[in-house]
Amino acid sequence: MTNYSSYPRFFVSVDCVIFGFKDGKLKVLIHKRPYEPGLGEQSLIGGFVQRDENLENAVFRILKEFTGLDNVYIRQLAAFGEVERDPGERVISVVYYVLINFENYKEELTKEHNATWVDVNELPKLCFDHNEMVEKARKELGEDIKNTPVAGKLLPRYFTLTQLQTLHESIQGQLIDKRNFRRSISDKDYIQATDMIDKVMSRRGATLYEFK
Amino acid sequence: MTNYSSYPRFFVSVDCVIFGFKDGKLKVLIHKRPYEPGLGEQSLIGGFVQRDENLENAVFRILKEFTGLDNVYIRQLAAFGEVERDPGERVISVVYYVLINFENYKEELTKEHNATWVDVNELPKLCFDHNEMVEKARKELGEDIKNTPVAGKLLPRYFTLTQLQTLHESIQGQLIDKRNFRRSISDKDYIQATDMIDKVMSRRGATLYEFK
DNA sequence: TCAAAAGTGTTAAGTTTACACCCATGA
DNA sequence: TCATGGGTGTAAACTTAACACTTTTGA
Repeated sequence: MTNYSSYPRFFVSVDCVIFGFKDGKLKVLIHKRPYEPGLGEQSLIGGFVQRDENLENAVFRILKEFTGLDNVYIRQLAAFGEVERDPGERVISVVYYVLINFENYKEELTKEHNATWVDVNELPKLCFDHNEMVEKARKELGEDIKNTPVAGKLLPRYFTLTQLQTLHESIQGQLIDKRNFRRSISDKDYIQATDMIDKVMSRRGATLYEFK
Repeated sequence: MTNYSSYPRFFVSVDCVIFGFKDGKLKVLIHKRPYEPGLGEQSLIGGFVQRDENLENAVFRILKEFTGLDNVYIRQLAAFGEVERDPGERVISVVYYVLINFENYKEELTKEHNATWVDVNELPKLCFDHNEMVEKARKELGEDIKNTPVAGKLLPRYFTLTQLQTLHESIQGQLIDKRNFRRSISDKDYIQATDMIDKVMSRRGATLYEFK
């Protein structure tokens, strides 16, 4: 018979580093913690894992609640388990980064929760170890965007190469040469030109691209 | 006041993918599970996290018990949290990979625990999701060995370039050109030649190297 | 003397970096 | 007509990949 009962049990939470890209800036969604400990401090979006709910489903449930979105791109980063990381009780947190597309998330919901988007370069002090989580997520995203099509998760369906370049620049924290960038993009078979032209960002008009 | 008490608590375990390098092969330490569920099935080395013990300390405690070693190189891989991953009870497992050096671990202890080293390419079916854990660990190790000095954790203090190359080959699963490999090593400032010569592996003798 | 492992350079291909000007358009 | 963002090519530096023979020594 199974007998794990002599071992302790722990609260397990998931914390989400929710990234969005708006006005040429990489942003993170944070809110004021609505309960003790850390009441009123800035915090990542998170919540406790429920019985019969796996870690990813906990993330999806929370995202649905805060953004109205299903089918969000998430990726596990790490588990944080320091004994005193939450000063209230022992909580082990599994951290995910989340990429959302500003086109279709529900702004009402973030407002209801008093959540706000802050520039990842101007993050305030967050509660507990949350700043460390963001730092780790940003690093990981910096790797992923070079090697995988994750940029598509942060952009509208159709976008210009300038938008895409700005996104790369804001994640990597450095400027990129325009011609080199465009060459590197033309190598990627998961990004392709459409026959549409954007006339919003420039008088001349820019080719719109999409992720396959 | 803190009030998390309406949330469920979970057993949390750590599972260790313990790598060792012996006879030119990358090996993983496994044992037969000594309790239900999965009694008698092959399993990674793991255990439950205790109250007031952080995740890494749980790993170190278990490693001490199974190998007699302190100060082992460990690295967190991921948390596994599927609801039914352990058929007995809900257990959330945080997985670490561990690199140990065959020179100075305590073989008696592994014997006492009926643990054995198996070639990573000839792994039997392991219980639960443990095969998946090993696969992930091996991939991660494959990246890390290219970019960081982790190879030093698997080798004796002094080693020949042939040994180091064999280690790289067995982790990457492919043969490497000897001259290219040696050039790539001479770029790394954390690997340096000593003035010692190994006469065991060859008649001619090979320069011994060490990690700084 | 020979088997077995150690050691050693060069060339070609591919990748990455640096760099500056013309184009199309709407206001 | 001019301000704004869109679009384009080339050369040098660097990195990676492919490739084969000589050396040393103990048995």
